[in-house]
Amino acid sequence: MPLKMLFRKTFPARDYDLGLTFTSGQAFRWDQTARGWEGVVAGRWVCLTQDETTITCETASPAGDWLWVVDYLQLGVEMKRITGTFPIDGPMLSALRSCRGLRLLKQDPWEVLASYILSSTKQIVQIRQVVATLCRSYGLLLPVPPGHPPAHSFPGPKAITRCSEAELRACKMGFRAPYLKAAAQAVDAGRLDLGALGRLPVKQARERLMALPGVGPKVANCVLLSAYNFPTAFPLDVWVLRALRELYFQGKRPILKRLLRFSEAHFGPWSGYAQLYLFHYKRVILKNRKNHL
DNA sequence: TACCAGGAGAGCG
DNA sequence: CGCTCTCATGGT
Repeated sequence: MPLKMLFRKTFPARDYDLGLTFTSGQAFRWDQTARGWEGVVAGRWVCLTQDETTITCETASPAGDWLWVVDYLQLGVEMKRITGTFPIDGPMLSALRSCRGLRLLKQDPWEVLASYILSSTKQIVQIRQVVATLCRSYGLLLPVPPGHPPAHSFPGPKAITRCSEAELRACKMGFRAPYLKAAAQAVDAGRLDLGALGRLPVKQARERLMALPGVGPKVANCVLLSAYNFPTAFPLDVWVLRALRELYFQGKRPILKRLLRFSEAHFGPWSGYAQLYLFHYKRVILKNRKNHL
């Protein structure tokens, strides 16, 4: 029996809270276990642990230059260069205090597009369930440590195009099944080049995404922010909507267009990153102050 | 049991 | 445009 090995590397990392980052609604496949935070990055099973000044990454297959995890976690980003551009107002300062170490990941475009198509009208727990079922059903088995339960890759566009709508619905994605399949077909056929999107101006990239059925402004902005880190992509979901109304508009209900204009002007060149802080702040810290839509 | 969560799109004036 | 309804599912 061949000896299975683990591959491990430690990186310097400050101002980084893995748990906060993985539970902030931007990624759906991370699990906290006795071993650490387990997930799949760039087609590998990984386990991440951290202390005050470092993050350690462990995999079950040769890891090459490890740039794939450096890029995913955006370890080269200095937080002060981002947060220093945020407006200095009460709500923003509170959000920064409550969400210290919250980071924006840079994730695989297809996984992000597919996951957010599946996210509409679902809560984070349910999105996680659907994505997990989809990966278990149509993803590839990945190398894991001895005795570890199986881990699966996120199924690529090609794999999804081979599924019937009924098979996709069996993963509990409901009316989103045809949307996912159409997106998979567009990517697989080359009608949508996800690799090229990141090099377009944000407005054009958004238009390309919104041409897909099931992709509106919110999902498109999520993809632009999570997969390409477009700094001004600002996903306006219900939580951010509530946060903006409560914290900046005295509970009033300005129309969406006005809110979007306000956000871009007020939160600055990294408004998308600011959105991440507002989202988490409202959803986790202020969740009980309910101000209806 | 009825209702809620929470985006996109279709239909309507 | 701007409003309202529907879509599928799991949880209270």
